[in-house]
Formats: sequence, structure tokens, C-alpha cells
Amino acid sequence: MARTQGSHSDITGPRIREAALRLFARHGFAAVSMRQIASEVGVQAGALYNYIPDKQALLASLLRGHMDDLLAAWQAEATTGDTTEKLERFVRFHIRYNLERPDAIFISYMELRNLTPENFAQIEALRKTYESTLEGILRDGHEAGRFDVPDPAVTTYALIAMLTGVNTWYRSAGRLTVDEVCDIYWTMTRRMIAASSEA
Amino acid sequence: MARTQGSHSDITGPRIREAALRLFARHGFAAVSMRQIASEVGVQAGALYNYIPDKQALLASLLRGHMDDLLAAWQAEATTGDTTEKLERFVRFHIRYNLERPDAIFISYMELRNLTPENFAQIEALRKTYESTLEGILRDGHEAGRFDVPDPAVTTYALIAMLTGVNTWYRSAGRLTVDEVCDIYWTMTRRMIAASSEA
DNA sequence: GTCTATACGGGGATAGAC
DNA sequence: GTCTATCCCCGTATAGAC
Repeated sequence: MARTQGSHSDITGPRIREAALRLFARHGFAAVSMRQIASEVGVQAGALYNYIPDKQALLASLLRGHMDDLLAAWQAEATTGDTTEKLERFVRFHIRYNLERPDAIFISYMELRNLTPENFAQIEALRKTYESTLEGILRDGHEAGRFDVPDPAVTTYALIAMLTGVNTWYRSAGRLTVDEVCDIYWTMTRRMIAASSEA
Repeated sequence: MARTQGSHSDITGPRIREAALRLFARHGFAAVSMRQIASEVGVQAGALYNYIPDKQALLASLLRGHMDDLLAAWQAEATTGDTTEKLERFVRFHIRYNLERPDAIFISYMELRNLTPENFAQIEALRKTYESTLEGILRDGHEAGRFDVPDPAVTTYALIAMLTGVNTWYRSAGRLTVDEVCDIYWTMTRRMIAASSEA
């Protein structure tokens, strides 16, 4: 039997974060009320403040958590292989990772403006770190003569935008599998940076 | 001498739209109050309702106006030239047009979820129309043997995302002119669809 | 066409009982 | 740790005077 009152500190915290992530992604940070979040979790609004200082800190914590997870996941993949293999791994990793966490990705791009300047700077730095790994790969490949990348910074922006864009249109019920999508984007990427072979 | 009261119907309407566009882009639709918009325009909140039925209709009208302008502007450019020239023109047109209207572009991507289903369907149809012109160019070029585009639909998504992404990073005070940016993106586009020459 | 005033609901956040 | 109750502010939208 579920208790309607009492201590649930171990599960309520995560549930608040899950509910907030989903609601912020669906309706936008400003449009979601603390009462809505509480209602999803099954507690009263006041109880939320046992877990978070305020609404803004909740958003910042979600975004920071997402960026930390993303960087850790990429670090776990990025170890071996030559430059071309690293680039291919980045392309496939980015598409897959984003498709698996649409809510977190959506919020990360849409709700940055609702952060305080301090929180914004922190999240931006993490994002910059992630994007720099791609830029590093492009520069390495260019210097090694494997790629032709006249402007690594711009190419990084272009690639990130292109890859992240998959989230706006891909549906698992559609005509393409995730693997097929990754193949297509890897082909486009390879051509964009003029990698030597199309094998 | 400015009147503090009286009739200004000819200028208040446009000023409401300009203020709303700017504020929605800056803070998000849900976070902006009618009182804020009125204050920017220099009227009381109640006076806004002489021009718009409600807040939601104001947003829909801004988005519809933007899409109408976009389609008209592209129609005015799209008349002549072979397929490769048309594609190059699309790339440069899209980047320039977006950079000149950052607020409208931002809102068009961020605030779609705040539209009623009817308004959303309308705006989406206009956006689809615009993107279809690009897909048409890619299909034409592929069939004519000028491009190699295995999946025109996905390539369209990829190109639109890549080009629209310029707005997130470009600053006129930065190291690149708009022309240089267009050149870089056109090179990347040409390679992506494997257009015959790189001249 | 704009004003003032206001209706009415809902927002974030806190206090104190249990 | 959660509840109920509440504070205080602000939201959209309307009514009626000028």
C-alpha cells in the first residue's frame, strides 16, 4: 500500500528531476509551474523545496547533469583509433546519444536563456568543452593531411548543427533506422571535410 | 509634442508587433507579459486588445507574417539559372535572410509549441513549403546527374539545420564577413552533395 | 483609441503542524 | 519529509469613462 505521507527522500528527488525534465521539454521552463511538477510527482508544491532551492536552480541542475553525462559518455568512447575513425565515432555517437535523450537535448538548446548569468556561463563552458573535442579532431585530421578543413571552427558549428538537427525530424516509426541515419550523416560528413576515401 | 492620450492606430499596431517580436525572442513567449509589451510601446496593457484578440493570436500573426515574407523573398530570387546556381542561391539566401532577422528566426524555431493546433498546422505548412523548394532543387540536380544525393529528404534536413545554425554563432564584429561565411557554407554544401566542380 | 480600475486566477515561495 | 494554509505579486483580459 502506498503511503500518502511520510519519508521518501530516496525516490522523490529523482522523480522531481524526471518530471521537471519532461515538463520543461514539453511546455517550456516558463510555462511550467511548481504545482504542475509537484502534481506529477504526487506531492504538494511546498515539498519540492526540500530538494531544490528554487525553480531556476532545478533547471540549472538538470542542464549541468546532462552536460556531465554527455562528456563522460564521450570520454568513454573517444580513446582509440586514427583521426578518421574518431570523427566517424563522434558522428555516430552524437546522433545516437541525442536521439536517446530528446528531452534533455531539447532543454539544453532552448532554455539556456532562463539561467542566471553564473549558471549560464558554467553550462556554456561544458558545451564548449564538448564541441572543442570535435574541433580538435578536425584540426588533427587537417594537419595530418587526411581532411581538407579550411575553417575548423566554422566546420565544427556546421557539423554540430547538422547532427543535432536529427532530433527535430527523426521518428523511430519512420522509414529509416538509426543505423541508416548514422550512415547517411557519416557520408555527408566525410564529403564535407573531403576525407580521402568513401569506403 | 507627444500626446499622452488619443488616436495612434496607424503606428501603435506595428509598434506592438515589433516590441512583441523582440521581447518574445529575448525572453520567450511564456515569460513575456502583456504589461511588458504595452510598456515598451508606451500604452497601457488594456490598449493592446484594440489590436489583437489575445496573446496567442499575436504570436501566430508574427510567425505567419515571417513565413509569408520568407516565401515571398525566396520566390523573388528563385527564378533563373541552372540547378547548381539555384542551390548556391538558396544557400546564400538562407544564411543572409536569417542573419538579417534573428528575432523572427529564433521565435519561429522556439515558440511553435505555444501555438494552438490550428495555428501550428498553418505555420508548419508554410515551413514545409519553403523546405520543399530546397528538396526540389536537390532532386532535380540528382536526376540530372549534377549532384549525388542518395536521400534528398534527409539531405534537406541536414542542410537546413546546418545553414540555420549560423544564427547561433555568427557575430558581425567577429573575424568573418557574411560573404566569407556564405562562401564557406557553399563549399561545404557543394561537397556534401558531391557537385561536379569546386570552381 | 487610450485610459483607469478591476475581476479572477495562478505564479513562486514560506511557515508551522504533524 | 510532507502536509495545509497562506503571503504577495503578477498574469490575461474586460468594463466603462473620456
